[in-house]
Amino acid sequence: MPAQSAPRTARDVARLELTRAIMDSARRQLAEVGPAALSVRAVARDLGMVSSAVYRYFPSRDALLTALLVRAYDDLGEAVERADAGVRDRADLRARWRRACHAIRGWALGQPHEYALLYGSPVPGYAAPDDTVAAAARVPLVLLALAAEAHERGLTLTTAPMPVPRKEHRALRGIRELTEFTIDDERLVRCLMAWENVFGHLSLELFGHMYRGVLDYDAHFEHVVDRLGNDLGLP
Amino acid sequence: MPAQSAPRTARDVARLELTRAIMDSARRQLAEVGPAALSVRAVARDLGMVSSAVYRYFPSRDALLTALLVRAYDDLGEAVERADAGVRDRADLRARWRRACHAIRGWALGQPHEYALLYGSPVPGYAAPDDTVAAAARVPLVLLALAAEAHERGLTLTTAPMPVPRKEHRALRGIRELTEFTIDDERLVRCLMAWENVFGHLSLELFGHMYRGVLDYDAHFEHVVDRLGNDLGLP
DNA sequence: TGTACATCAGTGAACGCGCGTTCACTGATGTAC
DNA sequence: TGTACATCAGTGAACGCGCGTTCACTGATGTAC
Repeated sequence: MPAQSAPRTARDVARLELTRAIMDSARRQLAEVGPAALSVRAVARDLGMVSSAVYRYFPSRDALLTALLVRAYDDLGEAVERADAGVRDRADLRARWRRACHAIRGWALGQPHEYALLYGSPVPGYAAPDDTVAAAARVPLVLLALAAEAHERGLTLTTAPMPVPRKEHRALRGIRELTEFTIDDERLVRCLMAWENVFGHLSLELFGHMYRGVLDYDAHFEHVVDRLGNDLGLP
Repeated sequence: MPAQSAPRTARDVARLELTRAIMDSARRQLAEVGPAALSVRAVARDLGMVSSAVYRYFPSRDALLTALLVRAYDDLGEAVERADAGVRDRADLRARWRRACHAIRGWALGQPHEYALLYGSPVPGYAAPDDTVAAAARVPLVLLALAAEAHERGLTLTTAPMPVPRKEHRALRGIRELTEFTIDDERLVRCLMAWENVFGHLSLELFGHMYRGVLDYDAHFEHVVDRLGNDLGLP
């Protein structure tokens, strides 16, 4: 796992550069053959080095996969955070919501194989270590923050709330404990459903299930995001 | 591709049986190693036969994969259709909706690897032939039929409709052309979103993204289905 | 009902390929005095 | 500033493994007369 701080010597610089080159090549390979077939030897071939040399940088194939996973989560998380942060008027929750959602989709369309790595089938025989959870949480946190901010600003929902059963209330305690947000159950549930809807849309779209049914994915996604924004009571 | 009609001779019976045995073994293997690593040799080993013998039944590994895919789609489709059909009172659209949705999830939890095969990442280097589309359409058709029936019965939506932009209207023509349903845009969009939400929930749940956030998946799914039923205006 | 021929399931060996990982090695780069 | 030693990147061979697919073959099952 590459995690040095300040590259001092020429060796360190070279190491950092090659580590990046390996990950870039692995990413490219991922796009062609999928994560299950990601091969240390192919990466080495691609870089013109001998396969055993890669082991100076990553102790195993799985470690390389983990690094790719974390990097992809961080890439996506950063893209979404920046999209949100790019809206000047912080009170314009609707714009922030729209930008965030479109950033998710933009990233997914830009690197569909990395999207599949993160949100598609788990790689068999590979268990993601805890290193990944912080990076994975970034996107949901952005969406949640928007819903919580709507709550804190005292905005009213435009559609009638529906009672949240006790069981569901208890189920949501996980989110409450993992985050610091102040938010009512109604909004929390709607936010969760919006999250599910957005990623459901993306998975169905990218994995080919909307083919021939929905003829304009851009238009449909945009409309869906608008409806979800309404539902969340964002002005 | 096994598709004989009436097994007459002992040979035919044996062939049918072995074809099934091969697919069963392949299914089991799928659950362990994932679709990308599905291996003809391993299947043969499992059945105590020589690897080349499998080629008497399936012309290639991809053909075997396709057969598994179609069978899984049909399995799921049948489960959902039966759940819907099991509701005596056909006018009880809410019950039918609930049953159908829970049938989807029940099937997915029962064979998570087949769910991943259908709705997870596409298998790299494998293109699903057209054989699969009819089978794949069965679930969406059940959900659509419910929304269309609500429309035909003249049921009113309890939440205010939102204008459907022209672009989105045109995007939806694909669905209208593929199906025979009479349904308004508003309901169609809501139904699509419900479909996205249900499969988004399942993918996020089964692929581990709700871990530690939502503490009771059953309760959450149930609540989500109820809300979606409300949204669709099912009585 | 019996025989001759055709069909087909399953065998076993082979082709050519790729994989992850280990290990003793060489030579270049970095460090301490 | 120069030297001696330690660190580490990259090499090349090897281990042991599994894969999809082809092919000539054998023996059993099915069919037509």
